[in-house]
Amino acid sequence: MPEPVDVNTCKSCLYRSFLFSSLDPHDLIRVNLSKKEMEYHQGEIVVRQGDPIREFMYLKTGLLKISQDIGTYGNQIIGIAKPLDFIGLLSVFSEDHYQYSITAIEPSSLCHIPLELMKEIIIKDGPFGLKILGKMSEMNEKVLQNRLQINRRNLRGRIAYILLQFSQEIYKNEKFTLPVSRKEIGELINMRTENVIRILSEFRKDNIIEISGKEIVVLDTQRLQQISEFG
Amino acid sequence: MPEPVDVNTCKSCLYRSFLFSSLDPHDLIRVNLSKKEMEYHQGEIVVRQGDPIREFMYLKTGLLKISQDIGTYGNQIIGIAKPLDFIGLLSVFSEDHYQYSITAIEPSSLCHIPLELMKEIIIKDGPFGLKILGKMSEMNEKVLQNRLQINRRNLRGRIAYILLQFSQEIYKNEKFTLPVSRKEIGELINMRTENVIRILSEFRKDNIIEISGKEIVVLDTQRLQQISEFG
DNA sequence: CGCGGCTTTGATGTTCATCAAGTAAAGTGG
DNA sequence: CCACTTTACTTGATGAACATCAAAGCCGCG
Repeated sequence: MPEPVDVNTCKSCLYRSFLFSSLDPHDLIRVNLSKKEMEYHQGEIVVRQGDPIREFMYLKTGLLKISQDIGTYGNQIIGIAKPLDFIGLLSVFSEDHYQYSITAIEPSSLCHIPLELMKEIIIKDGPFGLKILGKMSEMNEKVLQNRLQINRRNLRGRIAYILLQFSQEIYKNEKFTLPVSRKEIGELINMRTENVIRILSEFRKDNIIEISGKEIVVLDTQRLQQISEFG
Repeated sequence: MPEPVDVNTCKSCLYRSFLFSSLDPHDLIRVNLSKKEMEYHQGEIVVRQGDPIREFMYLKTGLLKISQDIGTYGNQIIGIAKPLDFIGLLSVFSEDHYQYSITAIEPSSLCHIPLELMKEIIIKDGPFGLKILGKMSEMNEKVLQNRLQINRRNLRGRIAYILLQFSQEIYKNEKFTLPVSRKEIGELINMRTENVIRILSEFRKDNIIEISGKEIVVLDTQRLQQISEFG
């Protein structure tokens, strides 16, 4: 079960996010009063595909996976969200039920704000609405480009691409622990688990990476970039 | 060259779009005064990837293709936009240069509104901003889902899928004229031109469709749906 | 009328999914 | 805590799906 937390006022919480910076003090207080901050354990489900959307969410710390059940075809992972990624904006303003499931793949802390309050503030505070518009546009763009990037690569390129993403975008370190299984990597970059494993082993044999279970060390970033680019 | 048109006031123009319906009369007049309506011939480029974004655009009639140059790898067609698709919302609020090229693939009429004016109105008119937010969310969702749908199908499934899209979503008729070349279909659904042709011929031989150049008649919609679903 | 791009079909090879089978790791209940 | 079950991981072999290469006809356009 997710655990409610009650440590931060929005002052400090929102200080870190740059989203609410310009908000009218009165509105900030209202957000502060009605927000709920929750901690999720690794593996815990944050929202389930099909649930009604009642809140705007914002990832403070941790890592999430956004996925979609596609019946017989299994599970499609759309992407991985890190703090400041505004994954809560995905279809919040156009649907009334979640099109995606969201799962914590690392211990995560999320801030929940009633959607009605958000809408109210957007209506009242034009510049804030415009800011949300920008963030949303940005995030959607990023997700779409990510999918396009993945799909135009061959399997080796996809593995290289995703390893670079973990190393450079997410953990900012050549050494990191995979937050997902081999199977999930396959679901994320559209390939079979067996081939994920095969190509990872291949990279290991070629001294491009070191692997030990979920521990990865990128030894040759440049080579990875080359494979990501040219296959 | 695109030709400016000067026939409609926003009263009638915007009546058809449901976007501006709630706008303050004063703002409506301002939009009306500064909007430019332009006609594009088939094949004409509306915006070029890399151009600065200065306008919000809205397709009144016709058909557009949204594409992206990906260097050595050729050209990726992201999608096809029809009236009411709000393709103008793609990355308008997060980027200052177009990430995509937009080309008329049928004679098209577009309404151009200065982006600054749009932003100004969004800031002033909260409910309008919220409406834009909803439309944008909706459109992004649609584009993303479309890409995911395409990429999880095999080649036969992709052709079936895109034929159904033309027939049911775009032309609402079993008989239609392809607005794009075989090559472009390949760029749209991620496959080689040769295979586009091969599978179209296959469908013809199986009496699922009739083909004559760019003229297509869907003879067996149900079969197409089945192939789209199960490959 | 000739050039370049689009269309078409066939042949070939590569890439990848699938099947199979075994080991390791991680939960689960007694 | 240990037997048991399940899930994750790994490697190899095979075949299907798809890209690529090649060659020729077609069409539109300068």
